[in-house]
Amino acid sequence: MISAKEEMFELLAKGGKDYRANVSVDNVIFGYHEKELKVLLFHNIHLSLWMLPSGYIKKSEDAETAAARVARQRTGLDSLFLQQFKIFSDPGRNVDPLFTPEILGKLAGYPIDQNHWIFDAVISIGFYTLTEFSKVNINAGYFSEEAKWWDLADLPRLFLDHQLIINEALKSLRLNLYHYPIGYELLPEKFTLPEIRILYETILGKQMDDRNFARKLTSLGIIVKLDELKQMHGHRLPYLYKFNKEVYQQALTEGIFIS
Amino acid sequence: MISAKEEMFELLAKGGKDYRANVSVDNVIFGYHEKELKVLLFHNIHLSLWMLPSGYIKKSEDAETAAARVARQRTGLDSLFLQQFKIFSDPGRNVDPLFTPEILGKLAGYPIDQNHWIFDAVISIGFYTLTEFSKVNINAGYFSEEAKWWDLADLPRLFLDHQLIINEALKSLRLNLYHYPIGYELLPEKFTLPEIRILYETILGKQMDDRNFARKLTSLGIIVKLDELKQMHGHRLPYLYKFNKEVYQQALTEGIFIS
DNA sequence: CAAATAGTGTCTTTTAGACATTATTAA
DNA sequence: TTAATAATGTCTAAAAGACACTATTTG
Repeated sequence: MISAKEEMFELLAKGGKDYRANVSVDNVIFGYHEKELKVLLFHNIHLSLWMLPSGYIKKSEDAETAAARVARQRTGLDSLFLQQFKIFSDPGRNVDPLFTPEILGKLAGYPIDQNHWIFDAVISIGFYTLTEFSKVNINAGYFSEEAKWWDLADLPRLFLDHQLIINEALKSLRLNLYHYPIGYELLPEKFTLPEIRILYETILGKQMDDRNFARKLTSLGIIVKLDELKQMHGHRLPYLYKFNKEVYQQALTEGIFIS
Repeated sequence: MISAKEEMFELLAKGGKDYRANVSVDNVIFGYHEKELKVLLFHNIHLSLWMLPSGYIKKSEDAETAAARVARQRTGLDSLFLQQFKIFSDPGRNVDPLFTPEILGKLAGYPIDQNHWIFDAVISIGFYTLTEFSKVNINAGYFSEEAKWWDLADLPRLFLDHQLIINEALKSLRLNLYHYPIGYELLPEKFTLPEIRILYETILGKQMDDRNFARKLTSLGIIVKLDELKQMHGHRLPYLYKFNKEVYQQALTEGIFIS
């Protein structure tokens, strides 16, 4: 595996040869941890902007592979389930007063011409994924020396149209939540009903009826009650549940309906 | 509006300058007419292959605009509702033994080098639409001197991965049928229950219960019964219905559920 | 009256949605 | 016993799904 720095150098120098011109991938990496939903952003010190982990697509790989490669380089995670949700092709989308040949040249260490293909109109293929905070080992890389999980309600000024991309990714995530099960990668193997309900509530940004919610998931067979209580303090102990992996997998393929 | 021939010439000559490299749009145009669902293909005489109406994307336009432009040039229709359904980015997807510099050179009228960007890995953005046969005025254009509506079950050998693209488009069309109303552009202003039911049955490739189907559409308010019979011969005359445009539009935006 | 096709209603089962009380634990 | 939080059940309304007979037209 080459480093992000090596890759960036290679890209700028001979991008037109090994990478697909005019196309990129943008990853929106959502992170869930203890009742909070955040998004992973990287700070580009040259541009003084926060941005999504993005990258170009090699001519020898498909878009999914490129998105996975970029995600792996930045987070160290190999197993992220990246979902392609939308493409962004507005002709003006890669114009930003802080994204200029001068700035990029400084960053690369040698002059970059304004006709460099990196300033061409670029179609971006948007991917999102959802993971557990604590699993992620942030690898900030060359462009950025800082990375941070940001609260969705409190984002900084972002590069290009990355704010729009995050908004659209969140819409897709929420929509998908109603049609596909979630939680396998986000919860411990054994979890309680309140834990999984709060996961849903956090992502959807709204409260759900605890009785109806439990009834839905158990009647679908996606979760199974264990004969075991979670040890806590100060109140009644909640039962532990686990996923029924077969039903869960089938629901991922065939879809479900949660209202 | 420039012709397809002029556009193609322009594309080959200076594509790298005005068009986005490594990206194209492929339109799957489904046509419905009297209980039949077909797809519109064009025959490329140079390549001796049938293909989808495809094109490149100008740097000054977005993907939707490019798809609409290509569709308009080939069909004369301005009002097609093109739906972006999937991208195709397999690195080997544009390799075809019948798509070579020699053949393309003949087609262009001057030599095309094998390093021409048109042979680069190309990501295709797939769009589909559904229209009425009889509304379409086929404009075969430069590459193709024949165009034809093909039965989905009986397609010829297709260019590149266009067969796969059609398969995926059909999947999306069918899935969408369960969540969005259809028929406004496909049926006459006044239509009968059997007509709209058969439209659904044709696209889905399966029979539906007539009573439950009628109940669903009327209870949603999408169609409204008129106090008028369709004049036919030899059997009981069916009532005419019309769409409730407000409800229909709202259902397009917010989605419905038809099982 | 026969052939063709359209129209229509009912019953059952499942699901959604609203809603409040009891149970358990630690301090 | 209090504070905190979890567990649980019932009723109603709506929707899905299965199913068969009657009505109208033409020849």
